[in-house]
Amino acid sequence: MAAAADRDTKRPARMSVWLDGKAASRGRRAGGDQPSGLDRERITSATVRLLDAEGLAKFSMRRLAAELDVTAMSLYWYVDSKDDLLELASDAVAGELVLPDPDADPDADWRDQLRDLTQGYRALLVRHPWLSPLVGHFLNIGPNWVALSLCVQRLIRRTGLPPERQAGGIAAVFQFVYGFGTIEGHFRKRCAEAGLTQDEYFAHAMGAVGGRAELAPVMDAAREMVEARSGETVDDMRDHDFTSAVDLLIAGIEARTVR
Amino acid sequence: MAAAADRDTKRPARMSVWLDGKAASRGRRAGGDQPSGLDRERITSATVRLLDAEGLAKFSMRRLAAELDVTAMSLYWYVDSKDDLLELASDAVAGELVLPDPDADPDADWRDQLRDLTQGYRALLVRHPWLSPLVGHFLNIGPNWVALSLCVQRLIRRTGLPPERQAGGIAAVFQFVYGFGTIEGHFRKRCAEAGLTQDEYFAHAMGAVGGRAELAPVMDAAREMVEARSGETVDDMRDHDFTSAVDLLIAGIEARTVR
DNA sequence: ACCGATTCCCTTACACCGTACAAGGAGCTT
DNA sequence: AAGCTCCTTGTACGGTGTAAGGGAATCGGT
Repeated sequence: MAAAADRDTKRPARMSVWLDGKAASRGRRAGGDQPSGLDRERITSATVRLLDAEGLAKFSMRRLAAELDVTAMSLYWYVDSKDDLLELASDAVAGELVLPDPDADPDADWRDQLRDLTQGYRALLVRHPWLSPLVGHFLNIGPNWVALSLCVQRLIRRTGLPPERQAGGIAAVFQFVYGFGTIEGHFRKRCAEAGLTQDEYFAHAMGAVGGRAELAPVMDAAREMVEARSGETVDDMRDHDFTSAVDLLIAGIEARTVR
Repeated sequence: MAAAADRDTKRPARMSVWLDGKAASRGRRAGGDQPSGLDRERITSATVRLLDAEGLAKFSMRRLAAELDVTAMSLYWYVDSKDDLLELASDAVAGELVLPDPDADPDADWRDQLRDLTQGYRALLVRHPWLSPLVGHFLNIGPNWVALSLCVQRLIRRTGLPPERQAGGIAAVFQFVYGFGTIEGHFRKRCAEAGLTQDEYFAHAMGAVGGRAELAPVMDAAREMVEARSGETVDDMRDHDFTSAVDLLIAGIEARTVR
């Protein structure tokens, strides 16, 4: 299968674990521990570990259960569905982001904070390539995602962008990072699976493409753009592109700012 | 299930239908028609129709086969795998985009062309919500995707952006549109599935969120941003955000341009 | 007109998925 | 000791993608 783009059966139509999910207090019985040592947090963290290790495609309730020495159905005592579990995992890793507090230090430059935050978000998406399909699919209203979007909101307010442009600014910046991180993470995952470095994989792809005459213009264009950039490795080029894109966004914000 | 983010079994590790796929010439036998009227083009167009109608989640080889009055395995004569088929479908709809020819009319303003192209791309992603997971997952080197990226490349070259910034500019613009269109398309799909208009759904979600005290700041922030914008419907707000984001990107490009 | 090769489609079967359902066992309260 | 609640498990259903092989129709060459 290709893309983790969908999960919907015909059930009631939930919006989010955070709204309709069963109480998180499952587990924690009065007297002592659970027979199996299971626990919502242990489950989500095992989920994250598995997703990191083997990807969204290979993740299954049965596989996770095996990892926890338990049957698949036991998990359903703590979680309503696989989707809910994934939503929990998504919020869990969102908590890895270190958020600046834009209002704490009035002298801090929003430019620096924006650069840090976008780099952090990008790194997050790359570190957990399974994340971006989920971000695209859920409402992202878990505590950590909420914290992030509040932070982003405060940050953008400090740019001086007029209020009616702020939402557009947020979209421009963070949808960009989302798209960029998605592609980058996916590419890196592909390389890892093929057992190649990024540069090897890139060379391999170029070779394969080179075999097709009709793709020649693409090759030319690609070569051209590669030469225009300073770096030599794929990583260098990507870093260059990312920072120059963010730089461009910052320039755009400044240009649309009331002074 | 949630996201169509993945399909990888343990097979040889293909890169793309366009590189290793079986010859497209399957079908078209010399003397007359196929016994079942099957044909690679008929299959892909049926795939697109089904994906549009029921989404990536519900799409399956068996379902498609039923639509074509054929068994599932028959399809595998024309296509190596479900993934290959999806890649074909992806390129098929990419062909719906009308591309400007930036070099044809030297007087045309690149700003207008960029606005048109981004709107077209956005509309494409919204019209086919199943597309974006696929775009994230494949190499997108089918003829139509290639045509698009060549066009984008020529377009960006006309902005006056210095060469080493062009890749970043492309990324900033098109990853943004990708992210934006992904979210928008997904949201609209959700609404349609729930049988609600976007505004009803939005109101419903706000109501549900309002039930949780810890989410109050989000509500406030959301209200605030809603009020800052002119439009009243969700659609209006989104259009406003999109155009203002593109406007911001254009401003950024201009600011980083050599004159 | 015959024959082997090619092309096309179908049947069967496998391993896997998410999860509904109901029965069971352990521990606490009474 | 009985009963209750919490937790775990076994079994089963209806789906998935697709490997393997069978059989029919049609082709090219004779």
